[in-house]
Amino acid sequence: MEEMKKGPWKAEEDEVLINHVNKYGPRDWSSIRSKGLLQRTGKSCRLRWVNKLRPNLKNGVKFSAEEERTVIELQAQFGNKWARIATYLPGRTDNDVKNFWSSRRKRLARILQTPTPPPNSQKNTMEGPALRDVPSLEAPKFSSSTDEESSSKTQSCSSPYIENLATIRMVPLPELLNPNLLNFEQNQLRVEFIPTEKNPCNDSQLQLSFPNIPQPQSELALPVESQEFIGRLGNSDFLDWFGGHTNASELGDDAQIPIVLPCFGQGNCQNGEERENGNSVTTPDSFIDDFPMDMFDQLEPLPSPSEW
DNA sequence: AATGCCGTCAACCGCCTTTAG
DNA sequence: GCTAAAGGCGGTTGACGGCAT
Repeated sequence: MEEMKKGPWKAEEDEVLINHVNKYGPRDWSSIRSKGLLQRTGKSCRLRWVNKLRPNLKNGVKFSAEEERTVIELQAQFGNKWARIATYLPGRTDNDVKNFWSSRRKRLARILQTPTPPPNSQKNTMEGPALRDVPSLEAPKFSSSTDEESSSKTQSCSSPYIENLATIRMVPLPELLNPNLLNFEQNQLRVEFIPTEKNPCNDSQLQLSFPNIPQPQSELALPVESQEFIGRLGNSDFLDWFGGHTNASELGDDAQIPIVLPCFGQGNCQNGEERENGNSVTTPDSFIDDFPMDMFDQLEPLPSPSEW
């Protein structure tokens, strides 16, 4: 019995496979082996063709914002039916969609990792009035040390930018971290950090802009949690999370919510690359990407995606 | 420069469905 | 209708490269 070849495909093998498809069409995969053309299983041949050799594939091209949104909406609608979702994305395979989705899930899972905090390790250098009122959310720690290490290392804020972002935890983060919400396009939810001239540290303001809150095209387009989140953007209770001084009725298109940010820790709020033109603009996705990996260590974990 | 971590992607595995005899 | 082979699909793994330390 001959050994089946596994692992990466060589150019010569691809050529044989392409010749076979040109001759017989994308079928009879098993005959490739039975004819002695390749020492690959029929399944392996098919997979290679479908995922890499088929014409018009967008190999090596990142998902566009539009494609991302499509995947998210269709995943909410169909679940993990990657092959079905891929039919809506020309040039994309089910494997592409699957990998894209699992990457996102991994990243989210890492952000939401919640190691059990060791006793007395909660000395909170970020503590401020805003943080105290947040039920079930504990102040983050900003060192990169592990739990074991944290007892012997001083917790510090290496980035003043991050220090000020601490208050962003007032946002109901679990909802913001729902991957279905991480993908608002850049002009749909904007977080701006605006140090004031008088005192760039203590009087810094965070402005949240909602230029165009997206409305799901159907009830199925977004999971209930996402719809609730969007709906809550116009709710005064929700706005109270951001400082309690904003009237929901003031929210229109392109509404901005100023928030006074206490400057926690001892960092200098003026340095940092984000200070171009005095402003820092980011989007939810990149915004979260900029956080240190353990920033959300103390957050309650989200339900698994299957429970959304 | 070495090492470790993380994200991405290609490919395999196992299960389910479809098809042909 | 039954059975085996083939095809399809989703989950998972491992290699690899980039980046931070």
